[in-house]
Amino acid sequence: MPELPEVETIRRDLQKRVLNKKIRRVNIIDSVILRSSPAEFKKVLVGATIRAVDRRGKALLITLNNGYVLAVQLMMTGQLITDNSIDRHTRLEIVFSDGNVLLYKDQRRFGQLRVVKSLNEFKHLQDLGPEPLEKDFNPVYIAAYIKYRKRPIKTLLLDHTFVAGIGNIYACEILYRARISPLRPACRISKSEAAEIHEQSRVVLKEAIRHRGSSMRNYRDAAGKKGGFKKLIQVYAREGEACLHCDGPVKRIVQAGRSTFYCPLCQK
DNA sequence: AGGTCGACCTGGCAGC
DNA sequence: TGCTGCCAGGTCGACC
Repeated sequence: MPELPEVETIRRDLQKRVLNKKIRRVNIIDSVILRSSPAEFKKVLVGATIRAVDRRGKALLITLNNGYVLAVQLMMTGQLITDNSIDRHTRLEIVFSDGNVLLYKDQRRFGQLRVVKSLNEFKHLQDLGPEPLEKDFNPVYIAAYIKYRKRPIKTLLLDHTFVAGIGNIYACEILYRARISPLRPACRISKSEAAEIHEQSRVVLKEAIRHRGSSMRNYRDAAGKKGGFKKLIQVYAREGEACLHCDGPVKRIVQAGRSTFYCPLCQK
């Protein structure tokens, strides 16, 4: 489900809604989503106060006053909703001492929640590359990384060891706006094109955050509302429709088992 | 080191 | 109406 802009939107919402709240009760409805034992999970959360809500890549990191961190990966269909709209997809209910509620919903149950004493225990984080909107993701880094790599640039953008947080929608959008074919071997991308990938990554992700994320299918912000970026998507899921630049048909191909949408005429 | 694939799951939708 | 097959925003591990 959510990529960086969606997770960042949820993070900002949660910061407004649950910061400094004390957890009174935890109701584990479906323990499949837990990567800590239910007993430890409850023991760590109940009585703790939320001190910070951070994000790394697509992972939410909720720091507690007891030193533990609640790490949440929403995967494809996870949602964190700050109301009490419990339904059949609700897997976890957190009740605060002021009576407010935070729900974890997940249609497909791919999401993962864990409590860790140190972020080193969360291996996923150790493997992550730079944040795409931070300084260490820059044209020099990109050019050096891709220099000897033959894999298609699209699959590289999806590789979180190269850059964190970019998923299938935004990888397609970035390459479309940079006018670079998703099939191009990374090592055949020039320095100026690497700079363009960097620039368009910033443009697309910032724009998406400004519009509170995309609304494909299941994405909801913490208030349960859809994002507004969908109408700004230029190429994703537009197979057969006219390219906004040349009017030619948008093509769908499969790379590494994932759909890629692009314009074969505009993207070289 | 790259790559592909299947697994993890549920549900919406198109086509017959 | 109901069946089948395909598709879906992520990540990991097995395998070549």
